[in-house]
Formats: sequence, structure tokens, C-alpha cells
Amino acid sequence: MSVATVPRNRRAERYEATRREILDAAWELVRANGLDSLAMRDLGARVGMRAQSLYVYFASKDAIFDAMFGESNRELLRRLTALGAVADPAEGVRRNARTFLDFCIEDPVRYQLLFQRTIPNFEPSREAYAPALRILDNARAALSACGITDARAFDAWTAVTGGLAAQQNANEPGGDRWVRLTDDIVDMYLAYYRPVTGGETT
Amino acid sequence: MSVATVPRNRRAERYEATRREILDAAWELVRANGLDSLAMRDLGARVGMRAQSLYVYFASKDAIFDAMFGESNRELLRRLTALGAVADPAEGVRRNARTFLDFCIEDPVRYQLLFQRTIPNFEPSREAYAPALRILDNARAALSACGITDARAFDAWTAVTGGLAAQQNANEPGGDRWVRLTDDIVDMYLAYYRPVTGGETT
DNA sequence: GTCTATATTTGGATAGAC
DNA sequence: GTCTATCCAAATATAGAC
Repeated sequence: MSVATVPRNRRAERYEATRREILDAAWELVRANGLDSLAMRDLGARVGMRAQSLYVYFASKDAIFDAMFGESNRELLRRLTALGAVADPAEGVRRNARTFLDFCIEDPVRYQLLFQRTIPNFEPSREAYAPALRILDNARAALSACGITDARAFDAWTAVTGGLAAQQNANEPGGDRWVRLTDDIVDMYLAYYRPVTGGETT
Repeated sequence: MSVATVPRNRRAERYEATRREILDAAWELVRANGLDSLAMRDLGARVGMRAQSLYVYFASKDAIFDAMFGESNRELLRRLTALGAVADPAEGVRRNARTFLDFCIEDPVRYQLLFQRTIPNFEPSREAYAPALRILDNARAALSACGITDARAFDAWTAVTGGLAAQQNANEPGGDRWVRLTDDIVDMYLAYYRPVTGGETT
């Protein structure tokens, strides 16, 4: 249990801190002006640099979006895995849905970046995208605990939960007109797709 | 029953025909290259004009998008009203959903224009948007015939149908992995939201 | 009604000095 | 690692001749 096995590297630390600062500024700007109008000039100004200096920290504008995409995905995955186990599998599904939807509506711009893919030419890297797969696995596991394992049923799940988020952000960002229906929608879904034998057994 | 009460105006007809030509070319271009990369230069070239000459027919690029938005909305409304009456109200709901979803997936770019609102700064005019309200009324009427009149239930309806379209176009444009679930989703929805007394009575 | 010419804006990115 | 100086490209839109 050594206290400091890894020698600190002040240069690298400073570099990382600056990257972090740039990303934070980027989030502020896109929340204020929209995803598509993030400009390197503005971003530089926000952190007290010229646009050109940003290229020391990020290879391109898309690399900045990619970092934002990646950290958002990791955050959602973190929240979902933090939920832990519950006795009632239906409650597990409900919590999964609520967590997902809270995440989607608390920052519409982040939602747009992750799920709408509206930035011209931007394609997330495999690394940034990876957590999304585990997020889906997480939902699949929650449904599986309810005895729902069918692939079509899972597609129906992504459609109904995604639909709530989409309607909310498109028609009433910041409100709760659609997301407050989450529990109803989960009830409706489980009533239809849960096998009558019920249950989490194999 | 006069045959030609309105005198033809060859000049105006030519003008309208050219506008139509420009819009058709715009549709071709956005389907090929994406909504956001529609450029006046390219559009001009497509119809054999310089970009500048397009301004004789449309005041701005947004005016072109607005015309596209309007005609798409009118087309969807036309299809929905053409459905007419059915004996079984549940079948009416199903047809409404199928018609809507077919429309959404047959042209993902049109879907994006109407429902994703991803073009920077573009806001449809009131006139172009108007049919959307009647499209919603149409769905409300179909559900109402099933005894579903609650506002929350209607929001749930737009979420589940919209969710199918969104998932399909986002994850598998051109495919049917999600839209083929339409009838299941309608069954699920009606099973949950239809009052047990059932029925189309007043 | 179409053209040429041009204004204007915007924004990503590189080279090289310090 | 930050700067100045540029480059380059793309696009919308206007003015005015023909």
C-alpha cells in the first residue's frame, strides 16, 4: 500500500488540467449557443487563448466533441451501474428508466450530442462510443431480471424510453410533461411484455 | 360551371414551375448529401442557374427549407385524412400509426426536417407549421374513438410512436427493425390506456 | 430573369517566431 | 505552450449590367 508509487509529473498534470478547462468551457458554450455553433475562436477566448493554441490540446474540433461524447457516455454508465441490485425486478427496470431519462433531460445539449447525432461529419471514436454498449447491456439485464429476454421486446424498450426523452427535449426542454409519464410507460411495457409466469428464474 | 373562369397567366405559371423545379432539386440534393449541406451554389447548378438567380424565386435558403417543411407536412396530413373511417376504432388507430411511421421512414431526411429540427437557425413559418396541428388532431380523434381522451395518454401516444420512428431512423435507416413492432406497440398501448368499458360511444 | 462581380462573414487549420 | 500572421475554403447574399 505505497502512498505514491507513481511519480507525479507536473508537466503532464498541468496539461491535463488545461484540457479539462477547455472541455468545461466547451460545455458552457454549447449549452449557451447550441452544439453546432461551437467555434474554436470562441472557445479559445473563453479559456484565455487564441484558437490556434487549442490545437496543442486537441487535434481538431471533432476531437473535442469526441471527448465530450466519451465523458458523457461514461457518466451515464456510472450512474446506471451505481444503482446496484434491488429485490423487485420491476423496480430495477423503473430505476433504470428514471436514471436514463433524468440524464437525458437534465442537459438537452448533451442529449443531442449523444443521441441525435446532429453534428455534420462528426462520428464518435470507438473508444468514446464503447460505454454506450454497456449502457444497453445494463438495460437488457434489468429487463432480463423480469423475464424479458426477447430481442424484439428490447427494441420496443429502447423505442418507448427513447421516445419519452425525444418528445420531452424536442417540445418542452426543461419541463417534465413527458418524463413524468415514465412510471406509467414502464407499467404499460411490463404489463405487455412480461411473461405471465413472471420471474427472474433461469 | 365555367371551364376557365380564371385567365391563365403564362408568366406566373412559368414562375411557379421554376419554383417547383428548384424544390425538387433541393430534395434530391438533401437526400444525397444531408440536410445541413444544402448549398445555394449546388442547388443552382442542379437547375442550371447561378446561385444568385435562385433569389428571384426564394428570398433565402431558409425560405426554401420552409417550403419543403410545408409541403411535407401537407403531404402527411393528406395521407392521414385519406384514411377515412373504419368500423373498428382500434383498427383506425393502427392505420394512423402505420401511415405516420411509413411516412417517417420512407424519407429519413424529410423526417429530420420535420421532426428533428436540426438546421441551425431554421424555424418554420406559422403557415408551414399549421398542418402539424391538424396531424395531431387527427391522431387525437383516432384515439378518442377508442375512448382515450386524456391529455397524458395522448402524450404517451406521441412518445411511443415517435420513439419507433426515431430509433428506426437513427439506428437503421432504410430498415424495419423498429417499425415492424408498430402493431405490437399499438396493442400494448391500447391494452393499457383503453378504458375497460371500451368503446366509441359519446 | 439571368448573369458577372463582389461584399461579407465565418471558421478551421498551419507555419514559424518567441 | 502561446503567440502573430496567414491561408484556405465555404457559403450567403447584394448590386448592377445585359
